[in-house]
Amino acid sequence: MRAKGKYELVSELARRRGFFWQSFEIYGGIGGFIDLGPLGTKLKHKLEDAWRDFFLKRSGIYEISTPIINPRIVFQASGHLESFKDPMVECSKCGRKYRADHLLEDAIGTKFEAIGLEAIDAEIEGKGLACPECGGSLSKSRYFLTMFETTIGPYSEAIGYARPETAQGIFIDFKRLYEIARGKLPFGVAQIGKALRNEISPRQGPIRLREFTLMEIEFFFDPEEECEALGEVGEEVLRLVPASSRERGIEEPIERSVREAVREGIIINGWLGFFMAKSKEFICGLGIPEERQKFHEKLPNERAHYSAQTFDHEVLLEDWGWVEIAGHAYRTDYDLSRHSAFSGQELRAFRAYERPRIAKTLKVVPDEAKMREAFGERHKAVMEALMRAEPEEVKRSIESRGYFEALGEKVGPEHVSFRSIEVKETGRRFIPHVVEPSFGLERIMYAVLEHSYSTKGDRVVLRLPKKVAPIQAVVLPLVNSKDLEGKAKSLWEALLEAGFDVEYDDSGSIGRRYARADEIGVPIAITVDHRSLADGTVTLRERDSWKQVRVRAEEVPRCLRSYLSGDLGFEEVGSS
RNA sequence: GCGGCCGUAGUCUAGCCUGGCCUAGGACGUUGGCCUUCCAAGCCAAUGGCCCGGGUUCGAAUCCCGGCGGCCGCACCA
Repeated sequence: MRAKGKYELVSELARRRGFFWQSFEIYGGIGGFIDLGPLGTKLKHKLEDAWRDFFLKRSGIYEISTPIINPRIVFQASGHLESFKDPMVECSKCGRKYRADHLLEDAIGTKFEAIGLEAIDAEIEGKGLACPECGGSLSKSRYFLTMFETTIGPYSEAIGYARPETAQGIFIDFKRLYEIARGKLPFGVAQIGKALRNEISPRQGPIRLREFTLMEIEFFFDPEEECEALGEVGEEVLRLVPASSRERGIEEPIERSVREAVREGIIINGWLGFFMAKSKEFICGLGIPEERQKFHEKLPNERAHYSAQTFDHEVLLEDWGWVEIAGHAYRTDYDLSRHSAFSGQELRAFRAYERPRIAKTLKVVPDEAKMREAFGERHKAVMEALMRAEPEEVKRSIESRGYFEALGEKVGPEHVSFRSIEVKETGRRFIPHVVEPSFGLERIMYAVLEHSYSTKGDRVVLRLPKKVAPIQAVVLPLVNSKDLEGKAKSLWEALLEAGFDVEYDDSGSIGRRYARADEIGVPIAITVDHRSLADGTVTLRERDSWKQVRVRAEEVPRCLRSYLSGDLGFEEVGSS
């Protein structure tokens, strides 16, 4: 018989025991969507909590929650409407679909900058391009938009889109969030939530979904300031595949400490390096070894429109090779600048100088009477526009062209004078830069399941890290008798009361129950036997070693807590 | 979206090529019962299936067409 792939084994287990399965099964299923079952949902929550615990708790990064549906303007500003679409053409003969820009690139041999559908069509016609497969004629190009589109409100014309990333919600709220952070920089804002992308052909179960969960941090900082956090993680060694290597055809990772990588300019920003190191540590903590992780830099033409540098944090999966589980992008001030321009809102931070500085600056002094004379009723508006402009620019314009244009009116030298004044500057205003670590939850979940999947003889043991195991312990009476049942059930109640995720199982033989528990990754099984009735002790059995220790029943919550938190090893639990 | 392979209980699978012996067989699981003092033991019983739709035929799990879904390759993954 054909050997089964790891994905097949894992997803078989996932279906059978309720981690995840394909959505809409009774209607034949739809690609790109999965349902999480009871265990999958629990696992998801624990992964989210592990992530919060790791990234947010000690670093003052706080979490918000914003809508999935956003109005059109948001994605105009963010640039997604521009770049989240691809021009497609279809062959009228064989029906094959192609990326129009790719066809053109192949034909002319250089990068083709998309400049609109008409231009593309003209180019295709001009070059006499036909279907590369069958030679049939090509349709007019049209855009395929990877965002889901909808309307907001009934009978509404207002177009809305489902967000393809959670980040925009954070950028939009920047002003308020910066206030709430009491004007401190750097600071980070996190969001965990669904994002949607209308993938052309999703595959690989939980790896490529149309609806998936992102855990993202937008970390705002002053680009002129040294990254002070590198010290903490600076010596962490990363496996990197820099773009400079890739351009020379080298895909082998090099090893550099974060500090070195930043110094050598392989990672162009300290905070980016900081989060990459943290990211590695986080994924290691989920049981995925270092040597199965690497950071793969995107080439400039592969990068998203907003990014100055992107590293994909990849893990090695059995069936699919290296898969991105997190992306680390240096988004610079792109998003805030764009939202500032589109909304007309000031989205800048203020950094006070140590001592106020006296700066000479130019002031525009309008002559109101002359302006009224020249512009009549509009003079007030023209004046306001004039005052909003950069004084230097106004002066330059008037000197070189003889006028400055404000609201379509020509403001000449007769309308204004300039005065050099001294102002006290207490600080500078600037648009913060952003680095964004962005984690794909479902992918991480799958990677964790795959790495946890092990067998012992013909039994499956899911060696899930203790902190994310959906069920932390199971209470078992050794055999089904009234005495044992009573004792076991009261222990179960006590553990539930103490806040553990614990189950009770009295079905089948003891071996079968252990097997059931192993298969869903329950770290500890607690067995109540005849001796429990005599001396009040119970057996703790460790999933990974199958070793057993005896502890007093009333000590179980304490022991369990120490063991699960990693404070005590299993053997120590028994002797404590 | 194209090409190749594929779709049978909760899971895995036999049957399909060569239509009827299929009232679709098995294993595991699950549930109930008996038994059972530590790793899927045993016995009894129950549970449940041919992806969807159309066609060919006296008769379709089996042949044909379409759809949906899966895997692999191409493309795509901003």
